[in-house]
Amino acid sequence: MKLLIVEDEKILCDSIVSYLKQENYTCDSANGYASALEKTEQYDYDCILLDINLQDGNGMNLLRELKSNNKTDGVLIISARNSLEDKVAGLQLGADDYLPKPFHLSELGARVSAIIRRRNSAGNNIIRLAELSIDTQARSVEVAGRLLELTRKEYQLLLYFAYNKGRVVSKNAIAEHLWGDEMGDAANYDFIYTHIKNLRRKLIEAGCGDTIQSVYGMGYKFSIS
Amino acid sequence: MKLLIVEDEKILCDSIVSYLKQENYTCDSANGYASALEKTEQYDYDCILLDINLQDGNGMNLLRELKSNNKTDGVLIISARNSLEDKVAGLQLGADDYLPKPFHLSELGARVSAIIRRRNSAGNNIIRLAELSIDTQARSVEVAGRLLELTRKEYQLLLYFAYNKGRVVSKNAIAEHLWGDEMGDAANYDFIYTHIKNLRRKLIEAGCGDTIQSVYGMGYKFSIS
DNA sequence: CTTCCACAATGAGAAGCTTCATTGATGTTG
DNA sequence: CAACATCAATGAAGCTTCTCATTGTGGAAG
Repeated sequence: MKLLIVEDEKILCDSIVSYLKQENYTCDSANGYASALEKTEQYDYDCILLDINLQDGNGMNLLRELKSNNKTDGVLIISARNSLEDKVAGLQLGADDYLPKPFHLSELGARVSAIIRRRNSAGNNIIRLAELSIDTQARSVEVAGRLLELTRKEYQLLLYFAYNKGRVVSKNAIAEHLWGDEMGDAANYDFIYTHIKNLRRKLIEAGCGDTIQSVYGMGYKFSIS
Repeated sequence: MKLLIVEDEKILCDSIVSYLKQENYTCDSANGYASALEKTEQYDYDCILLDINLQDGNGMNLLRELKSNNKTDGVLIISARNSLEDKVAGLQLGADDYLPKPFHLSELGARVSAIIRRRNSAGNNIIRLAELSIDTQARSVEVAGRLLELTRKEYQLLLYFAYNKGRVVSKNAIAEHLWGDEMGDAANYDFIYTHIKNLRRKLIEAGCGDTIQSVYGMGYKFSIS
């Protein structure tokens, strides 16, 4: 999942990017009209987070540009609470949602995932990766047609890896995704090592081979052929 | 937390109400302008869910009425995707958020709780109920100044009870709140009995007395003096 | 009042999750 | 290339959560 964050307040931009990276998205950022336009011409994004009140005043133009070019990217407008007209105009131009400042990062994440979900509502609930198939309705996993029994955490972990196939995910990203805010503040997620170990063992026993690679200092990468 | 659902499609209205009740809200519903107006004059709501496209065409009038009367209720507009103008006008009239149809009930729930959170952002994180006090930051619980050690599930359960003090909550509502969609579909939540038992024991040992009452066929009610 | 049934409570034990101490691996510094 | 620091893997142990079988309880029906 690839996102573009268009926001000229650098501090805010960085904190959004770092949060969304944790949440497993791939993020590009742009600090104004010109660089944003360039990015959108170069890549397709699953969702663009657009601060409508850019310094250069061109946030709205960017949105107009995007929509008139038949871009399929989703758009989430971020707007200061007092700029009602811009917000409204943005929706009329075809943005998918808006989020008033100030907001919690977790809320931002929820909106982004809602936009993406709504756009992919062709909703397939079986994920197939080579001989591995995950039925997200039945919460069951099969390897080459044979049922693989996983505990809840193992299942969640595998699902997260599946969504992020081929991408390196950090230990923290995994932890935030599997435990959310259930844990106290003493966030020591070393027990992930144990879950990784167990999942690896089961996958290897099932004949998947070495699918979870460690990336020293970075996290883990799941890949399967 | 008290909500008003204004929606004239009976089936949709019922499913929203039943979902939100599960989510621990107290819900009133109204199927048109007149009954909604009456309700809002009678009660204060934490959030009003308003379908702007009512049969009688008065959804917008209702919103205007509310806002001009200095009502402090939050408003979430529910609108069909194609009625852009109404949606936009609604926001201009001071609604807090909108949600396009069709939507997932879980998303509706998220928006409602976001509105309520934003409005209560005076955010107090210590809940005091008689000699019991719950620090939601530190995730710690004290009874008459003495620390009470609870496991994660016990803590979550107590917190849920605390939010719903004096109200009967069903076993299913508890389950949905503590486990969300983590569980498979085979939703047999009998193990809640065990958690109830353990929490009861700890509360009694700590000197809180008999705070969790069973309500036969309904669920449980938490009360503390 | 007795019988019956569904709901609730309980204890014991299994399964799962987290902690801990130890060992091993990887990259960095001098 | 040693020595070191950091990160990762592992097995075992302890705690938490869940399951299961059994018992108890409240309400409805006869």
